[in-house]
Amino acid sequence: MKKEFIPVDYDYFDWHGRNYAKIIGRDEKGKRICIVDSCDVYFWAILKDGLDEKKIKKLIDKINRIQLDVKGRNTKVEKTELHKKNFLGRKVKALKVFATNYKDLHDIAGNLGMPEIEKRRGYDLGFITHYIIEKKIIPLNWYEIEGEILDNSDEFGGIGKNIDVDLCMRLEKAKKLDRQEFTPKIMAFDIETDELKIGEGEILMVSLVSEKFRKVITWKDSSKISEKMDYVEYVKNEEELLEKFSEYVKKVSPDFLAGYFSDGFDLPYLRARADKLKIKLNLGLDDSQPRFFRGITPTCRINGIVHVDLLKFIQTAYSQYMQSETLSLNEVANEFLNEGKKKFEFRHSSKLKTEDWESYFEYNLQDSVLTYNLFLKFWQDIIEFARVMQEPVFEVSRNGMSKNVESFIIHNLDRFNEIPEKRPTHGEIGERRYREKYEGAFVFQPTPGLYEDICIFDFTSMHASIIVSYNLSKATLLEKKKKNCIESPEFELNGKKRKFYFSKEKSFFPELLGEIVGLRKKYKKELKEKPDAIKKARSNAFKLLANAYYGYMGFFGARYYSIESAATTLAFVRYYNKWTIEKVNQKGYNVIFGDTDSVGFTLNKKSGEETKQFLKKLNSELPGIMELDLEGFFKRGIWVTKRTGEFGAKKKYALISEDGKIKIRGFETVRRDWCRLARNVQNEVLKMILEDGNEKKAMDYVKTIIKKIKNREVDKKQLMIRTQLKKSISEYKAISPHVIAARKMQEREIPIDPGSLIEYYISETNGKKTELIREKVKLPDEKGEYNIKYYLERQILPAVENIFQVFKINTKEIVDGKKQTTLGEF
DNA sequence: GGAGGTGACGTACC
DNA sequence: ACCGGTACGTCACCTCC
Repeated sequence: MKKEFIPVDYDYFDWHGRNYAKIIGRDEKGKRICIVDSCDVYFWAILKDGLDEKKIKKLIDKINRIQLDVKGRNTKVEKTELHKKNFLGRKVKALKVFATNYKDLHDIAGNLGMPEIEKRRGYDLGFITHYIIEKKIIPLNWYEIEGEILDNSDEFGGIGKNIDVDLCMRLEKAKKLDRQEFTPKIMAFDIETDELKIGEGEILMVSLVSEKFRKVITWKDSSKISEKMDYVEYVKNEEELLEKFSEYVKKVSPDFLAGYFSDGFDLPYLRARADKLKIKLNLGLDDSQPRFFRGITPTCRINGIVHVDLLKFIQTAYSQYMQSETLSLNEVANEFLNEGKKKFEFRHSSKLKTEDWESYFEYNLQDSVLTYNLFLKFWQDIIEFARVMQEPVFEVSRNGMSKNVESFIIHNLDRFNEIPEKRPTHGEIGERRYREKYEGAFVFQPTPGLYEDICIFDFTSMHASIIVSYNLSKATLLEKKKKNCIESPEFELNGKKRKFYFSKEKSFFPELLGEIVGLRKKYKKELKEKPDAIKKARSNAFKLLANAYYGYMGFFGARYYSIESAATTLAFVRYYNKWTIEKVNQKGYNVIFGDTDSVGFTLNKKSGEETKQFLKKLNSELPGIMELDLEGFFKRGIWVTKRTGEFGAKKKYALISEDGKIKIRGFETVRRDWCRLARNVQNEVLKMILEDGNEKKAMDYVKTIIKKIKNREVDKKQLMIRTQLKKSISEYKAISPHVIAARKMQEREIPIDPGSLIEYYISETNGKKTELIREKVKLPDEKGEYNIKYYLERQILPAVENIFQVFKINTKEIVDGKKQTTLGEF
């Protein structure tokens, strides 16, 4: 029987001692299908150089006789084959050692301590990863499949009978098809409770949203509720709420069940309440309950349905490109959907009136609507990640970018006949973490001032293009200088002058990155020519992958960790940044700015066309795939002094492009730990100065603000300072204002933990003479007058002082009411 | 008891 | 444990005189 099949969710089970993959997906008509499949299970034993055939044969015989009794499982080596393989830049002979169960590989490898064997590899990938590598049943790709129907079979413990799918099949043949179109069924959910601690309060309501489905299930009595709210469904009690929840999930039967922070809150809460009330939360297609895995952050898996915690994916894939200052659902939804959460003032449920309940239901529904709509924005990206990394959606949506880079590499090794490197041991991780830091990028020391007609060049994917162009990796690093090899610039590492050498021979690690960079370019071009969601997702996935590759090499948990390669990459980054600065200056421009991969300079009357030609010439001198790009032309830009010292501040500037767009970096305007007022005032000042170079107008504006502050006309909301709590309160050695605010919150039993944003303002003192700012801290709703002196001298002035200093205006004197010092008076 | 340096801390840039 | 080095700025705290 032939079928078309797209795999979505991956799991595995043991049956008669063997491992089987259990993959849930859809067929071409949208019916749910479960396939069961197995694969060869093996690892590699890399042999020492120079063993003769006889010795190898003897060794194979010895290995083939290995029998173990581990954890009650009788296991043995099934067979052993000799192969020629590659391993980290060497050609090696390796034994492929087959076993029955993947879990036994580690133990068998542990018994191969023979002197002929140099290394054992490939037993630590996890069965599903191993299976996907072996059988190439890659997530979210279409296959034509054939096999035996198991619907009424007792085979594999009666899996066909016990799982709620339209068809269950033992896979015999699969052929990859050349299409990827797939529109998943999506459901979003959200719960509301009285207590935030997991399981300690009751679940008051739960909302569920799907394409044509929206529901709020509640057991809280409020019969007078308006009839318009037809999506509210009443049940008897919390028990029934939990049952109804499972029932509706089953009824809609989504491919993806999406929540926001649902790994850490909603699902553990549901499970905890279900346990307490002795209700089975049988969400799985096989009626199983959600399973929890306690890592650094807990994760929750539902059998057959992919539970996606959107917060996690947004965090790894998007946060660095986002404007939002927190990753709260409200802010993220506002940024991507132009729509926020409903307003609702939380009180204990016992104190709510009918109208309150109505808005509570609305609020609860809206959270699921937002989560659902966000998922619609991101699902193309998520499944593209799964296709590119070749790992299931559950994993790629939660993994950090380093883990994703590694998945990509691991799944592409067989094309290079390369044996996978092992994960670092605990000891190795420890060593790597405490190693000395290596020198980072170069940052140009700017001269403060207002500049006109500026151009900025930057390198495209600089780190990645260096790794590719100079063939840097753990596998290509040479122990010593060789003829015709790559030499790094000389640089300092652990206090010693060092230079590293790399082979020019092609190797999987830089080659794969080269492919990523190439594909990224191709998809970006295709996207520009004819935009669509898949191309956009693809282009984005490859961009993120390329950018994370360098970080991966220096990440202590990486299989292909190479501090030498990472440090060399940085040495080249410094070299080419300085190289560009020199070339630009030599050409008659004036470099005013430079950071890592970018250089900014004044045109000095040269034309844009001439500058573009010059860029072309520079590019012809760059090696490999390195490329310098034109970031843009800017009408004006401002650089200021540091607050301490007379030098120009690095990483702090503001630019206005030719079409009037303002770009602000590093200034208080873009820092969330400054009050709104200070940020807005600085932003306005920068705008006025950049738009028409008129600092007088800006000064007048600041004066009106100062007056407002002095007259207490400023809304306190504008003066709140927000700082993140990075660890638990007791761990702080220095008691700063935000720690005091956090303590106050704790006293009021407002839940706070590491990661919480603490909000407070600085108030006037109650007559007594206090010195420390922390003694004037008040929570937003605490009564009090704002501290005029603090907001003038510690917020507004510091934000604008340095800007006016560029025009030789002393702001402090103006605030104090002294006469303005102008340039003319000097 | 005020000046000034330093460490802890948070956040941004790339 | 889930990129990491460079950099700025505030506030508390210490030392020094």
